[in-house]
Amino acid sequence: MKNTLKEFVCSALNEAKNQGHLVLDTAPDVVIEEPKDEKMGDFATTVAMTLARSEKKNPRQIAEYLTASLSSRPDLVEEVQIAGPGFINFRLSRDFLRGEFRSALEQGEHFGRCEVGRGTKVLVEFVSANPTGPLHVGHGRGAAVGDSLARLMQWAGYEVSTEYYINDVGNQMNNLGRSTQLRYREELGHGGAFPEDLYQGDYIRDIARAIVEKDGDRHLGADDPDALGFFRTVSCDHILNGIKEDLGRFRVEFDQWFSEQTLHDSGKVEAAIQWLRDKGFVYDKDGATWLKSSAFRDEKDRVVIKQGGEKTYFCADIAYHQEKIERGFNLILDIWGADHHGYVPRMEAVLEALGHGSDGFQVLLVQFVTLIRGGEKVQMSTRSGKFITLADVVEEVGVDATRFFFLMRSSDSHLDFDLELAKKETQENPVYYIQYAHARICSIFKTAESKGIAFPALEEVDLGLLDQPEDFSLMKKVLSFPEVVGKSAENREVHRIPFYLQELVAQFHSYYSVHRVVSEDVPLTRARLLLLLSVRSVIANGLQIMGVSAPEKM
RNA sequence: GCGCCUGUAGCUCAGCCGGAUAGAGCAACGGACUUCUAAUCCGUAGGUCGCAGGUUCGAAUCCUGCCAGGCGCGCCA
Repeated sequence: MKNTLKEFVCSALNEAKNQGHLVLDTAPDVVIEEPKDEKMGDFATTVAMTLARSEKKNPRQIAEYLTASLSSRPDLVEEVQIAGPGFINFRLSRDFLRGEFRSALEQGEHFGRCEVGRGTKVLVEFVSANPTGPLHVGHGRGAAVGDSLARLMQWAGYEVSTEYYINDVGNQMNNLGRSTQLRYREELGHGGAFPEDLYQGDYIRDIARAIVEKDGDRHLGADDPDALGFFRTVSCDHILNGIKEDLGRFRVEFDQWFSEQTLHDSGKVEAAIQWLRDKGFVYDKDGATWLKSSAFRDEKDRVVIKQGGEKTYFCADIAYHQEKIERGFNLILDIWGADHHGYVPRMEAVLEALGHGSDGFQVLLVQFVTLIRGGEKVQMSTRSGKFITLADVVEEVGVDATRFFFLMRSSDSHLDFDLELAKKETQENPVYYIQYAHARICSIFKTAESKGIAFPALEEVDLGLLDQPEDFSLMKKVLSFPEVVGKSAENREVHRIPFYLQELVAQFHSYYSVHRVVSEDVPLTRARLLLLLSVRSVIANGLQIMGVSAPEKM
């Protein structure tokens, strides 16, 4: 709809140019927006003001040049007005609006999908928490954002894959194995000192207990060189299964789980470094091997192989991202906790060195979550093993509210998560406001059915009966959904979806209080049922993008 | 010390590739249920857009400098 209008404005600009009113040496970017107040019109363009400088003319004067041709299509634009400093306001023809609405209905379930991502194959990597303990709340936000962004981008036409990178290599894994081993020995009465730098959480004891139950004291041989490997593997698997379970319950599924270990096993880590060495991006110094990341705006070079030959985490990450490129993704999208932002420049350097520069790689940082209970921040410390897990929160407030709360703020805004608010089933809680609208519409449909008004097919409905201001407002709001999807996806801003839904639903609730849908007037009832059908399906689709359920009854 | 994010109504936040009287939700206050779900609706009140400069016809938005909070600055992951 906006595009139609945009083309219309462009043609008016051309006409003004042909008539010698405008110079237009560069094609202007025509912005179509919605006026603050609906009374001013359905849409507006700022193009006259944008052009003022280059044309060296008064914006209102420029607008004057355009209005004549903008008035030439009453079937499209019913009324054109110049307002304020040089806005051109449009009132669309009611029939045109209804026509757009009709074609939206024809798209049925697909309405809202768009093509802005067409041809882009994207890999969204998110969560990727180390398998050394259960997911905490911060991971939860990353999970919700990543999963919903993936869904959103699919809606916007991107070809999306999702992936969880498992850091199952390195010192932390040894520490994990050792932690379990010590707890295992404790269980069997061979307790000793438990070093502070090992994992303190109770979940380690659970794993140890499980091993005792299954294998008894078979792994007690302390000098057994295989023992640590055993404890490492079992712990990792156990924790990873827990993570998968937690995510599954949180409605987050990954297309692939990618193990760091496999990169080492297949020689891809070696190969990646060799490749970069051949290109001159890797060199040896002080007995270590370095990536020349400073050549790409990183503040200094980074070690990839330490003195002594051990590879850094970064080293494997290089190979991992080369792997991603080889799999043919033209957009590599990593979602990281904000605490990793210092890591961004070196990773950008890697991708650039690998020839997959700025357009092909993007990191989305997700800021921290602060839990609030009783108006107070909930203190957490990983050290003491005292922290609130994602599973705890989901258990306490439910998946819908948890996901909604994680998604309703911009990712680069710190999030205050009020546990008590999220649990409340009152108007203070924004989740229910949206879900309630969905349920309400379902209920209206049931009423219609019970009164013998069969759900109408599009062909047998006269949309011309939708002629009230509220009808048009609602139609316009519904019609803007595909654009919201496209913009949110392009900007990787999932939070626009709940904001949009909130606005849509507010209009619906308001409509509900003004217009009775199911009435004696059957043709009108049918038209309104179709209007609500579109609203309901947009709500359902929006919630589906968020991974929040759309209940039929509340 | 350097870098990134944030600072907008009592609270939580949108708006930030410059544009119309700065918006929403909640909280506060006043109204609306014999009606398709009142988990709703209608209305009122509430703001030096952190501070100070600059660019511009026009700045919450762009630039510079401060201030405050958060997070980073490893041959950790």
